Amino acid sequence: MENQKRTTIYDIAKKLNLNASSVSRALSGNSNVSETTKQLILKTAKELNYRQNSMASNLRKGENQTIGVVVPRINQNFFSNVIAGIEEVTYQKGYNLIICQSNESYEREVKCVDTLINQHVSCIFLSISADFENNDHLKSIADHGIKLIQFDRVDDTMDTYKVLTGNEEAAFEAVSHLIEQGYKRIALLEGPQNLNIFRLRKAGYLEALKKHGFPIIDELIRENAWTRELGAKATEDLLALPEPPDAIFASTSDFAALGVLDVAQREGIKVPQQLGICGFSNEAFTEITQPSITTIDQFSKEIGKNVANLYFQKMKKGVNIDEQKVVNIKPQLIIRSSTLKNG
Amino acid sequence: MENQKRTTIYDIAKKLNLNASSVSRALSGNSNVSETTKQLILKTAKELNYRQNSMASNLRKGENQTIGVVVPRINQNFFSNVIAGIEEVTYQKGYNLIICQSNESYEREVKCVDTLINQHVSCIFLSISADFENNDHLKSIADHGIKLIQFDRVDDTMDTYKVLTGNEEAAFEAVSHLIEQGYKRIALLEGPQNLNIFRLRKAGYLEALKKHGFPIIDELIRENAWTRELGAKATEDLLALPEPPDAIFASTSDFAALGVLDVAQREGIKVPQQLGICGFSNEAFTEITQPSITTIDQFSKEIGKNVANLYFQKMKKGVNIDEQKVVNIKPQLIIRSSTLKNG
DNA sequence: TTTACAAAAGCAATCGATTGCTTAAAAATC
DNA sequence: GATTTTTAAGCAATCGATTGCTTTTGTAAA
Repeated sequence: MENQKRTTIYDIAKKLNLNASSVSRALSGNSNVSETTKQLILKTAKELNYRQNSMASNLRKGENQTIGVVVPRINQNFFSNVIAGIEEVTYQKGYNLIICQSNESYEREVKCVDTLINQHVSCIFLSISADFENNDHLKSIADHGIKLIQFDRVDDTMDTYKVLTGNEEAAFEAVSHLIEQGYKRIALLEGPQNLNIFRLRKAGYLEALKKHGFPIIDELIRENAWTRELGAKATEDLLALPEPPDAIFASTSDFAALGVLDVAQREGIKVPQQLGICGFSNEAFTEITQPSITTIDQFSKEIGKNVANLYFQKMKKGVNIDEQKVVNIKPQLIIRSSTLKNG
Repeated sequence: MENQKRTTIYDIAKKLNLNASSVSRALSGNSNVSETTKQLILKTAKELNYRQNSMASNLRKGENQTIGVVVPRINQNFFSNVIAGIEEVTYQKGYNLIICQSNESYEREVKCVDTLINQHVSCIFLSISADFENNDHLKSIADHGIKLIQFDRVDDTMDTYKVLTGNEEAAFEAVSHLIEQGYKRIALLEGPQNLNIFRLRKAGYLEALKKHGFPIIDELIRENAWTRELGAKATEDLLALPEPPDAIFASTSDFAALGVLDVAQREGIKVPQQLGICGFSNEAFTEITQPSITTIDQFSKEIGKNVANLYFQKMKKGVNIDEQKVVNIKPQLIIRSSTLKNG
């Protein structure tokens, strides 16, 4: 049962004393086949348990109904939601998804892209890894006639379709909210600056301070604090300052914000009265903590759907010219207890 | 730049005045090619930006270094971790992953399997959907010479390789722990009984009660409570009983346990003093809630790795006979505040 | 120098489906 | 009834890489 050969259109043809081309036409719903033989072929195909060999079909047709996705980590909430969104659309279109994770490693990202090129995928949806070095691999995608859509973490210097969230605006809004609540010394936990998203979030932070006439205090800006542990560590340092902050915007992630909360609770600092906390991403747990954490929802699943739709509705049809190449998914500030100093 | 044809081995052959077969042999590291021409071919391949066409290669070789994965939902913590584990192993082996989600729909599950069969994948890793109806589609996988490994949610009646967590033992352990803590009336939130995992968890619950001489009280067993909302609803009903439970084992998920906690807090019931709560899955948030929730860690990423390793180390090599076909990943009870009545 | 043998390269079929083109058969028109 | 048109089916090349087999070339042994 294991090693039997799969039935091909030739098997069907032979059984019915027909030519393979007629079988192919019948199965693909093509015309040029009489209704009776068509039904006969369909019936026989079912009997013989026929399944089309996509490899042969794709090879001949020169197209591959497959899309490659490269993300830093599959099992990170944001990305798994994006993928779910992508899948929802591609499934409908009868496309397959090949998923790769770069594990935040540039080297692996390059290898993933290589594999996808070999696979002849129609398009690659990609979000760059944290130790992004250069875009040679991205350029080579186009060289092989494969389309590319970048999302979330993108290389700005490349002129590709992109799906983004308004990182800068969101950060601006979050910090403005903190200021409105009366916080005076607002610290920033920032991520690797080679990633556009973190650069933009920092820009939003600086802008908000500027707009409200707040000074920029370098010692309140902490680098690479994007896990719970690193967020906690940074918070300890910040709170040990002669003039500690009275609010912390963990622009890197909600996990960092959670680290902030950990330290605050450990040191008996009242949130939001003595310390305001704002995260980023609207992870499920932010709603559950005591106090619940103010954060920014990025509509990750929506991002995925948009990426996929961009491919099917625009790129695939070749509507390239005059097109807006960047889609922005507007994020939303979710205000919760951790920043409600004024109640 | 977009529509140029990709270079093939024929292009390389033509440029070097060689035959395509030599090029093929050189590129695959085959012997029967002199070292000099081999180097020449490799150099030219690089110059012409050659990439192997996997479709053609796979078609000819009759094998496809691709594995299909079908899960109910990609963006569910447990499954995204399993996938991450799978990917870690398959990536190393140079295999690709095609990922599909059934969205808990039997119909979609069937379609996913169909697609993967058409794609000629080498193996399918599958966890069945909640409204599983029958295993015709699973049987047809073998009919097409494709291997199958079931994990977590499996169809017991099929003799396939399986990777499981000790659901029954875990549930038994959890309920025993509740009993040891002095809880007397332990309720169960159970999931759809057409899924093996929920049947087993219920069995573990019943066993533990039996072993400790506790009566089985039907009104304490609630069906289909596997979301936060449904968990909350069930809890309201349970607490409204003349003799309400003093502990609830949310065997379905931590989300259900969270629903229980919601209601307890709303109604001013003290956890763990008046009500013990135990969840299932060790979702990140269970550690964060106040009080933190006792739960069961399933080592989901480990499950993924085991599934993939099972394929590469056993199935692929055809070590079928005398082999243990079931791998059990032992889960671990994580005891936290929500059940520590005795401190 | 001739023969024997190994190494290197070429030839051609193959994997399975698709498709432009040709031929055969059936239906419609005059 | 003859001719044109439509419809149905067959033929054969093609997609790109692989591989068993044959031929050619090069080298070693006789």
